[in-house]
Amino acid sequence: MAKAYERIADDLRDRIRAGELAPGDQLPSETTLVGRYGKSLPTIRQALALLQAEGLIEKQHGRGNFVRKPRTQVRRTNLRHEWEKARARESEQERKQTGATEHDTGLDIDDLVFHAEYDQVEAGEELAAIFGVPAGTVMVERTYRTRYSAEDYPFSLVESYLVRDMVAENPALLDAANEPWPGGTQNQLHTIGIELDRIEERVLARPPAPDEAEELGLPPGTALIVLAKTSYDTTGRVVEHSFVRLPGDRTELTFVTPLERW
Amino acid sequence: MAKAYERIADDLRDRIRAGELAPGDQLPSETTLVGRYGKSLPTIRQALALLQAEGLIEKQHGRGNFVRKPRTQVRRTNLRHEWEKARARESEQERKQTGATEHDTGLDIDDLVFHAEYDQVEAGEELAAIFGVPAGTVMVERTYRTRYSAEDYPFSLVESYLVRDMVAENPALLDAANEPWPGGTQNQLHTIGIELDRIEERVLARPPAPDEAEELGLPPGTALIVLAKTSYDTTGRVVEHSFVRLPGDRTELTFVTPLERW
DNA sequence: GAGTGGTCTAGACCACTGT
DNA sequence: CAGTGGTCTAGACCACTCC
Repeated sequence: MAKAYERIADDLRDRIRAGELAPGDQLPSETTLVGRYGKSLPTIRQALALLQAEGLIEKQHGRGNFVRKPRTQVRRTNLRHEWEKARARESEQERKQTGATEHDTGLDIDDLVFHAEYDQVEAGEELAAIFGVPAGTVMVERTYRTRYSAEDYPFSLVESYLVRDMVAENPALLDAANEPWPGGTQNQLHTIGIELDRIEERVLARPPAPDEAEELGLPPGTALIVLAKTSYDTTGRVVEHSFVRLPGDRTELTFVTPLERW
Repeated sequence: MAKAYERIADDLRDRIRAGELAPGDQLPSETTLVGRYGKSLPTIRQALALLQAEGLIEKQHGRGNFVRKPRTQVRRTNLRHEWEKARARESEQERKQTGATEHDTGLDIDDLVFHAEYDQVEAGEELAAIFGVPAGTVMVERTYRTRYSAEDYPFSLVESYLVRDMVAENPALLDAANEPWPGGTQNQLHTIGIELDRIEERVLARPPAPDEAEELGLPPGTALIVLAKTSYDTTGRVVEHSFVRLPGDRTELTFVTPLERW
């Protein structure tokens, strides 16, 4: 015989899938469910915890339990890098049309809410090793948050790093007021004579820290996809590195690898 | 004031990190912990559930709770595709030396336990769409399981598909007895005159189904990384597709994107 | 059979949200 | 304030593992 909390979860799951409970709807209160299923509160809560881990429902303290709305998928291709490179030398007029995110998602620029902050920090061990500079080197830290205007949570948390002395040549690159910068990072680097040769991306999945779960609106149990991106210029030097944190339940990454012809 | 179960989890976490409890060690029994922390069993269990979700401990029904051993990381690069392509035309002698997995992991072929099964199945909607063939087309389904000889669980679950009529030209390709095939899939395809042009990989993370969690030895709460890989030949046709399921807690994928020079 | 974790109960009390 | 979910207790009984 199946366990009680599983049977209850199955029943509720069926009702959600059948549309009996629509996205956004509030579930019956936990005490109501106690009566309906004839099981104790902890058992009911165990069933709800299961559904929450599956991302089917959302618990809101003091308000109730709700059926989660399916969220817009986030897609991201490595083709964007070549696309962005091609645009890095175009006129500002042309660059202003769309950014890489709109290119990926197919959305209009008006559908996105964009937030950027710049800061200067000293490189720790990890960053210093990546850039091949001494620890303590001053870096420009750029923090980005982007979300759909119709949704509450950002779909990515980005921290991007540059070596300050390398980019200080163009003071505009030190000021967040110039964001969103038409043409993106590759154009920014182009203004100081840097051309990218290749981009390396490392992908892994890990459980989110509580603050990350909160900021991205992740249901407990949902993984975070961490993408560490390193950009190399044509001299083989690391010129930019960023950490991109993406919600695992709505992100799809695509990588195309062209092969040399025989 | 912090919640009781969080304080208990923090304390146990510290002890594990401090090495007071070493990997593989058994934790004190739950009833012992009840006495030590002066809290009830459910509270203790809530704390342990937290640590389990973080992948720090492993619960074994009827045996006890144990500190998890860190598992060997699995690394995989898209550079393997180019490397495999270059080897596809080499002599069998050379191809036998090492496979792509050893290339990725840096391990010897003797450290790996390899298992392959072949089957013939009819294409469902999804596969048919990917290959651009009618649903019901007969496919060769190849199932691979690979693990380190020193560990209990495989580090990847792979299902690879080919169109049977396309590969039947070389009957050796229909027989699992020829696995592990020196030179891998690219060499197999080479024997029937197929050259790959590019490989597309889609990556996403999702919670594992119970059977997947069991087969990979995943702690509850750990995500599964799913990599869907599509190979295109030089005529633009899809010639192979595989689904690779990887444990999220030990996998790192790297993708290098070379950019065209200005 | 002894010892372990897994499920479940009935109920107290706290914390948050809305009116 | 009423209504909701969150934490915690004390204890019963079941299921699994190992000797």
